Amino acid sequence: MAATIRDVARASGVHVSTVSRTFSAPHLVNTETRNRVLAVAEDLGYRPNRAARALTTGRTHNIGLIVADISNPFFPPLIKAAQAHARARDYHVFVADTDEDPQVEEELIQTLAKQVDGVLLCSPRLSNRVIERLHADVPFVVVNRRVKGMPTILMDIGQGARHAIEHLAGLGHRRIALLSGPTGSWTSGEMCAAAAAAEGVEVVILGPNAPTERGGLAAAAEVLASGVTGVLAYNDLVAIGLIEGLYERGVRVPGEISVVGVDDIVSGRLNRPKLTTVAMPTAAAGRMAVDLLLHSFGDGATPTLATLETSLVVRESTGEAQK
Amino acid sequence: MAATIRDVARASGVHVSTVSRTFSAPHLVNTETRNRVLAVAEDLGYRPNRAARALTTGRTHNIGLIVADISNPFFPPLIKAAQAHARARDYHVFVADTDEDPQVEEELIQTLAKQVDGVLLCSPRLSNRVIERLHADVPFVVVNRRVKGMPTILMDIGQGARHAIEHLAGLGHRRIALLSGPTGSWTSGEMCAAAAAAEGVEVVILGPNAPTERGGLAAAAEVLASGVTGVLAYNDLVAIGLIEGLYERGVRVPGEISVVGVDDIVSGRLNRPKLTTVAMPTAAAGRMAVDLLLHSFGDGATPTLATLETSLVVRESTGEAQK
DNA sequence: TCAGGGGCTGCAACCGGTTGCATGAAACAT
DNA sequence: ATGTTTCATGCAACCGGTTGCAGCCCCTGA
Repeated sequence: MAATIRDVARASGVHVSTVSRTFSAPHLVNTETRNRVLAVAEDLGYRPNRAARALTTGRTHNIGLIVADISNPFFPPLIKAAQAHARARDYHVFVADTDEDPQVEEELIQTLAKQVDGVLLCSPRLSNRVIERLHADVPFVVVNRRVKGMPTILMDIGQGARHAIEHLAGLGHRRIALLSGPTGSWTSGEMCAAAAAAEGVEVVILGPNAPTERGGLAAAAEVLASGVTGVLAYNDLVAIGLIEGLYERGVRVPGEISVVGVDDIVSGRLNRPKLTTVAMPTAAAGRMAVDLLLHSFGDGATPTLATLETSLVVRESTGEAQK
Repeated sequence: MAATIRDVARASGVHVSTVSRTFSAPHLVNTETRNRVLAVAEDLGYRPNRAARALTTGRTHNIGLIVADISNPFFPPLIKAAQAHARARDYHVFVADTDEDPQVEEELIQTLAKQVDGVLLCSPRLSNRVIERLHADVPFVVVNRRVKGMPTILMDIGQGARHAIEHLAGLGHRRIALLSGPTGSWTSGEMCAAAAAAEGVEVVILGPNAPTERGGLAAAAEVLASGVTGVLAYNDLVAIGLIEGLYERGVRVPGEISVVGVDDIVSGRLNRPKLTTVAMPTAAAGRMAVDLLLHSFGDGATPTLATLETSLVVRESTGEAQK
């Protein structure tokens, strides 16, 4: 059907190896010959078959990107940044969604393993043990999880959580709830650790909660029952859902309860009240993840750990604690 | 590095072809032999290389899914539905984002062409001419665009737009604005056509607008200047941005201006006022797109056209026209 | 006893490229 | 004129699988 390298060779009167070199090592072929081959190739609509090339070179020039849930607005900026960055380096990024299911995640990695040069694992739900085992099949860069001996990008959510709690404490809140996330989430663990270490305020941990608006909505009753005046939610979606749940129960935010989210997604800026949140450097993380992965192809270099800073963005969903 | 079919053959004392058949045509190999081979394969951690297999069979069992903008919440439900549906049929879906750039879109299709069995083109920005040309390289299913001779899935946005306009007219609005979308968008074209055909109300078309909150925000001034009392926005993001823009200018929704969106994204249900919108059957479209594509592999059957119904969901962003 | 047939396996070519090595011609130095 | 490089190209093996064909063994029926 489509033209192959042999068709081009035949039509331009040279050997296939010359055609091959015309595309993968142009400096090795005579300018005149090269132009002729290129013209014929253009004419026949020939494009090198990347899959076939990968078979011999062992390089697909593809990168896999695995996320827990594409519909969480946290991920798209990371995905887009990674794609743009990779494209500029002649790599392509394929995205797959695990639906928060570790089983699916593992299967996806297996499938991807032979079709990409490396995988970006974003907020994985798998256990470290399984991740280490799968690492034999394909290089990883792990985002938002700490796995021994693997290139890793962390967003410093511990620091972010501390800032958020201090912010609430500064507004006079003495009893705060932390809405934790999914069980397998490293981020959630870090937040809980930060909460446990907080001084001067009492933090109750509620959860685990689904990392979605629905999860936040469902947590509203529990939050009210716990008698807190401030809440730090696992992420912005949970925060937005919670605010809606409180609103339905006639509780005003930030009047009666203050809410802080995490991620700084776009719709947090457009909801009312505008969400106070811990901004995550998602785009930077996406770019850096690609860099780390490509770099790891170069040599058997030491795995790297990059920690990116987070920052608190104060908007309208937090205010003075009620007396 | 990883075990190949030859390693397994050597270790189990059979020819590679027997190993191959053990995996791709088990009924052709003796039960005893098969079990031995399977045991050895398990032992060596062998997994068939899908890329290599694709080289001879011409089937990768992969599907490409191309969208204009992953961060538009319209797409994730479609993507997730397509992925789940495909997985159940032993296919995998790889997603790529074009950043609303036709150039990137074309390049992406070219790259994908040899690595997947077919491509789901969702809301493409390319011209029909280019799409038809690319069709020679790889089978398509097109979603939300009409391309002659290609399997197509349409969501009946024309009908949806008519319902939305009738809804506004029924509330007493006599002058309505349509915020159109990107130039290449078929959906936008259909909406404009429906608007032009509307009777009993006057519809002014404003745009093109970026299909984002930012686009809606930017359109607020123009909407006010146009003197309308009702607006149909290209999608929910635009509607939400517009409402925010109007709010900043002290204009109440739906008090002074009514707004209808399109898509029925989750955050439209959580913003206040809750958005009146035209719901799109995205998940169904994703599943059906996969079905159509897989079906088209079976034979050179006639291309199909499926039109899915839309429905108006009335919430709080629309109300009686002001006298 | 022998022909015929089914079940299982091996052989080897092939998919579409890449690449180390050999070859030949031209260019250069001596 | 001869020896040495350099440049361009061809040859053939290889990547990891699949598959049509042929051969072998064993069973069956006449």
